[in-house]
Amino acid sequence: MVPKTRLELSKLLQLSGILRSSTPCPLRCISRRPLCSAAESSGFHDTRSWLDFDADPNGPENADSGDEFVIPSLADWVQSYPLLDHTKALHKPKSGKEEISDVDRMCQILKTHRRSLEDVVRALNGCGASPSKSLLEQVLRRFSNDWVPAFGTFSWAKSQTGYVHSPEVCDLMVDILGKSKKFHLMWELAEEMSGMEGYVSFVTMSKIIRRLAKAKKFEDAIEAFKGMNRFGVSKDIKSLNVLMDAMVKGDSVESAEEAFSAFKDEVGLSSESFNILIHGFCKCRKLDDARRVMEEMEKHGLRPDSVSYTCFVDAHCREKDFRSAESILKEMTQKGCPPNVVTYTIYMHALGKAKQINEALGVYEKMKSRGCVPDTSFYNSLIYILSKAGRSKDAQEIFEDMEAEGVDRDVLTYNTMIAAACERSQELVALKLLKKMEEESCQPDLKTYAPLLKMCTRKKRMRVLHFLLSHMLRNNVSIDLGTYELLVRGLCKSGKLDKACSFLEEMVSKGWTPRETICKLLIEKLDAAGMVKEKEHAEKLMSTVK
DNA sequence: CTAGGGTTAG
Repeated sequence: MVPKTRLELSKLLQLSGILRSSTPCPLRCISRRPLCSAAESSGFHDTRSWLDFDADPNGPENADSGDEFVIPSLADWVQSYPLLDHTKALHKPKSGKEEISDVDRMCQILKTHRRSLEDVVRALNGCGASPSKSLLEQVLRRFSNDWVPAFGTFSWAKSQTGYVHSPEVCDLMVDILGKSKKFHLMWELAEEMSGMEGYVSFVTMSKIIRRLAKAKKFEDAIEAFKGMNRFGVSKDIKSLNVLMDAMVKGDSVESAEEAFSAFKDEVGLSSESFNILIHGFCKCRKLDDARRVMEEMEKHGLRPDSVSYTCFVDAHCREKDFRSAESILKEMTQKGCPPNVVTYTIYMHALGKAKQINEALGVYEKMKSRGCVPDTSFYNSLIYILSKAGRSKDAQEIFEDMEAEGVDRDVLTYNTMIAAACERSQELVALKLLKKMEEESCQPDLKTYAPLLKMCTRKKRMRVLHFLLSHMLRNNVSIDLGTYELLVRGLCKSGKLDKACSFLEEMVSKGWTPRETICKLLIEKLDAAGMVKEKEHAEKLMSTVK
């Protein structure tokens, strides 16, 4: 009996018995009482965690060496799962009446016809699918790290009668081309869009500017800004701030300041622009420049605000200079712009990272006593530092509390919890969180899966690994270079050399170039294992991409 | 994604 496509994860967990754990540990509600004294209270170092799974005497630690699951029913279930050989097509047409969606069918085609744009278009022309906005959005998201199939699909759809791309799909395509540094194609598309009323928007231009700045093409980013009017988008203070912010994020606050000087008379002044520069200078530890900008800000009659000061708090925290950070906090209160939730998050997170967990929790108490309300990001930080401090039980309680406090959990909340569970090799805890994400319609991203995949390679859970890869595909999360490297490295270390080889093959076929260290590792391992043929094959493969 | 915060590797 093969489970239906949508419910795999919940089935997996049901069968594993994890959902039957109906007697949770009594929760000490962390947010309703002081935490500083909590460190010594009982239960923290109890390795039996909050799920029955870890209390299982046949826990994962005992099954470290094999490819088997701890819980038989789980193993049975995964065995019955239509396993995906990642080197083959995703959904092989099965006998019977299984419906295969257009998206899946197209992705299957795209996996084998990816050599050139013409190849993609030709293959899609023969597949009989008809394009729609949601189809395009899904395919583009799945191949957002893979511009040939993405752009090929985009071009194919454009040529189909009765279909016209929406502005949103065009923006998505612009962004993918920019991410892949295909700037020539990106501009061509932008030109094409400008011929259609309402297609090039502020969003489009922002994406273009951000991608150029990220690739350190600052001159081109400025040209894009200058040319905005031609595309029918107004060149105003908001867009100048986008340009400056993009440059700061591309590690050139100097370019941002130049742009500011060049265009400020044209678009006017705002405290946002000054704060972007203060932020930029603080990030690269040029505090004197940051102070200079702050003075200029005041000269122009704009008062530094919480954002301005928070940049300085962040700078001191990065240096682990907590006394200076503290004195900025005091100054903020004196100047009438008291620290807010962002300021506290930065300060608490830095203390926690510096292993000063009690001081960090003190910040939490202080913030609450001042009536500042924690938000999602704040709780995410708190969960992160508690986990890093080995207080997973407290982290779990905060996670639970968020709901009660009416604060939404986001993808980072889950990513943090999942990463922590994976670090402790709590496989089912991690999978349960993934399922909860699904239930709450929280869309996973690459960073959700990375720790899970890494854990699978470490624990040699090949079936779970394949399960996760298909889960990623279904959630339109496309594998990037880093993830492939993680897989190859992890599998090498666990001696799963054949699998490591096939992932190498796959990444090369997708146009990624594995780093030298990864190649060396794999070759060495193959050599040591006496896998001569495979070694030669891998060497040949690598020589083709260098 | 539209000023400041949170995920990080062997």
